[in-house]
Amino acid sequence: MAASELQIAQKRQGVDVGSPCAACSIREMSICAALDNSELSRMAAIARTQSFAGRQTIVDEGEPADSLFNITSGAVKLYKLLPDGRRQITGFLFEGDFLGIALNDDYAYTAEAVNDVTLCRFPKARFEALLEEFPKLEKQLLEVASNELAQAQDQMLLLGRKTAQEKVVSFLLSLSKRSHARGAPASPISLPMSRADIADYLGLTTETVSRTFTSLKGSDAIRLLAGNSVALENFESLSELADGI
Amino acid sequence: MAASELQIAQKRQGVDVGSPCAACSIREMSICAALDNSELSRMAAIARTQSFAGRQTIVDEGEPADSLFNITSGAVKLYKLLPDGRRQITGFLFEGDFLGIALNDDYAYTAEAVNDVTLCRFPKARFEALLEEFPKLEKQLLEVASNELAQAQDQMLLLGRKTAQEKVVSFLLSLSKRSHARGAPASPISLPMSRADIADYLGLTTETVSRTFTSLKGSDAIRLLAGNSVALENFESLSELADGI
DNA sequence: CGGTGCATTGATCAGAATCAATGATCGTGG
DNA sequence: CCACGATCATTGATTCTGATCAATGCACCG
Repeated sequence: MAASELQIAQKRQGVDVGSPCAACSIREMSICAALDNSELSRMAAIARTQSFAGRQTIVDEGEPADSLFNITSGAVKLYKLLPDGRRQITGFLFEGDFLGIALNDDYAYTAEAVNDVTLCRFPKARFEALLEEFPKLEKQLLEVASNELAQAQDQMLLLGRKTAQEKVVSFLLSLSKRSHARGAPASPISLPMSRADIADYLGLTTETVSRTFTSLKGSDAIRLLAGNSVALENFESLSELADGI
Repeated sequence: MAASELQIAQKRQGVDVGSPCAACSIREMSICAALDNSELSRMAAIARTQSFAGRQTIVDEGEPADSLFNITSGAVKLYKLLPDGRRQITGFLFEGDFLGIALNDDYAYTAEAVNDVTLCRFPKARFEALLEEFPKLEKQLLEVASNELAQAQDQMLLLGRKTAQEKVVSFLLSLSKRSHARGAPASPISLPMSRADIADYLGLTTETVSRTFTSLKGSDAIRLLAGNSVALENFESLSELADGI
């Protein structure tokens, strides 16, 4: 294998960094929370920890779905493409989030690391065997799927019926909520993704996202901080902005 | 209870028409396909058949989710509202489709009959008890949830990145595909829903939907038939139109 | 210090929304 | 049986939000 091919293979596969599961920092906020210690060790046995640098592809739309993942740190974007390159980001994943619910034969989307990512990879076949063994896990997965569906419906409402400002504010509030749920502050929140990513998530252009940030800044609804952070100033009024009240 | 109140209650609840399950025409294309005869009779024991006239509400967004449903005939629309009345239809259900995957505490959307609908109602608690008993059923449900998620992601791509024409054509093709999967012809297909419903599903206005139909008719891509039917003329070229090729 | 990539700002354009009117279909009651 | 009203679909004229095209600003890194 030539050096460049090796590089490409590494880029695709990420770097294997072992398989510890005992001291996992996100255990309690992931699907693993459903498992007791002995069950967890069974999970650990099939898991493999990997890390990806920003912009590396984790899975490709259309490829056979042979693995499932738990994000342990960093941010991941999921997207679908149209033939001419138009892109729709269908979701962002952060630590504790599960990737690969859509257990269809092929991945329905591409998953790409936004920044440096570590994750836990489970081979699909062995994961499904564990599902048979641990009904609790299957129940948990159904719960996750159910939540993702509800989230997807919210996103449809956003994409189909909200204005640019409502979209951006809704996005910030949802990130804030998820940040809070992970034990991080609800404000300020970090925005590891680019303006282009935000645009492709909200069905806008980068220019419109940027202008909307500027306008929100002007009305003191948010403050842009160093290090891609945003402070949300008043949750109540932001919530009203998000729904067009 | 006053007469009007009774009417309202009936409007909400639909008409109870018994609970047969043996001769169910959609058994093979619903979640019930996962069950053998004895299991099916357990399902039948908790099921209750109801019928709804068009425009009747089946479940209300925000209400406690105490039932799950299988549509046995007719069409149902699911939608979410913004405070000012903007509406996003998140999906249409037809015979064989399952309603209520989002097993969260409250319904995430309103479900309303498009035309006359009959369905099978399962009380949530008893349904969940059956899930414990029949892992096959839970597996099937996870499968359905997985498919719905994939569909939701396609819809996000549509809402966020497709043009009006691409949206309408994608919609027609997806109805055609589902019609075919139910054993009905792929063309012509029936459109039981109004232009306003289609618009609220595609993130457009009724006017734009109507103009797009007219334009597609003009380019001989479709034909509008009597009885709210549409003939799709050339699947290959329509598929290209749907993705902007 | 210069270059590269990303964000912001500005000017103009276009696709779909909005506003408005007409047409078709259907159910109802005279 | 037909006329009427109601509802929905279509068509037209105009507006507007967000896209596109274009330039500048900013930060990070070699």
